[in-house]
Amino acid sequence: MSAIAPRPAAPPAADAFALARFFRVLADPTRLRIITLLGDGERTVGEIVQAVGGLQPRVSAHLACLRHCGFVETERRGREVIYRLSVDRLGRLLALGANVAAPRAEHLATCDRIGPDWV
Amino acid sequence: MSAIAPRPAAPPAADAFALARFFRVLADPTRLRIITLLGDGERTVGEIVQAVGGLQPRVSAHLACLRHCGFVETERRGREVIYRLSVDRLGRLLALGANVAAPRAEHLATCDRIGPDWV
DNA sequence: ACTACACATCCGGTGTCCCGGATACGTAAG
DNA sequence: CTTACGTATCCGGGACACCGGATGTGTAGT
Repeated sequence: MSAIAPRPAAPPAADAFALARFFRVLADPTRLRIITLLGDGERTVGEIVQAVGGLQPRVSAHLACLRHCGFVETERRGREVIYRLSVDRLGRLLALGANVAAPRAEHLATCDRIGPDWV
Repeated sequence: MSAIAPRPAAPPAADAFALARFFRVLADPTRLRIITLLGDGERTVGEIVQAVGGLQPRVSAHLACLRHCGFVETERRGREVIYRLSVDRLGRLLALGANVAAPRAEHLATCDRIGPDWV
């Protein structure tokens, strides 16, 4: 078997799809705020709902999404459920992303459309 | 001026929105492949089209999106246009993302739906 | 057993984004 | 000036994901 290809000049399609899915999970303000909040320590659902300021069912659905994708893990404690980050590198990734996005934050915030046909 | 806030426990809404936009740009397989390809060196539009394998107008629109968001920069050379990355940290970010997403790649690839209501 | 609380799931509606195809712009060659 | 080539923009169409509101599940108190 050949070793790892030294120059991935040909972009792999399947890997790009999975990685796009990964970034898609991060491409939501509510989920980003949840991740940032959990980066500060574990919280209950009620605290998360109060922190992000949305409706409880919607926040719960976002939490289920994050849990399903393996970003967070849960622990039932009485009648409350504790959420905590299951990936420590996530904080590093968000910080790096914020650092890279910082010079373009103003432009990105005013950009209503993202896709190829935003004009 | 006060120093940087030590603990951003309260998640900022506007910043989360901009950062979500930033990750949204990365949440597309075609754009990811373009960025990966450009990470290997500058290319013309024709080469990018041939590498990612899509139709030319669509690839060109994705390139315009990346250019509009400040990820890449262009240089006209004769009747060809050269695209190159304008952010060097982007490669580092993609590598870190791929590293974090690697253990969940199989799961993310089979996950058709991303959002809160994927069930 | 019944009420109260915390959390999760289901439902219809709507906006945004991606796509394929056709067309317009700009530059170089004949 | 006309042709050929490379690149960018325009036009519906369709799918995915976010939302608000209502309902279901499970646990702790009385």
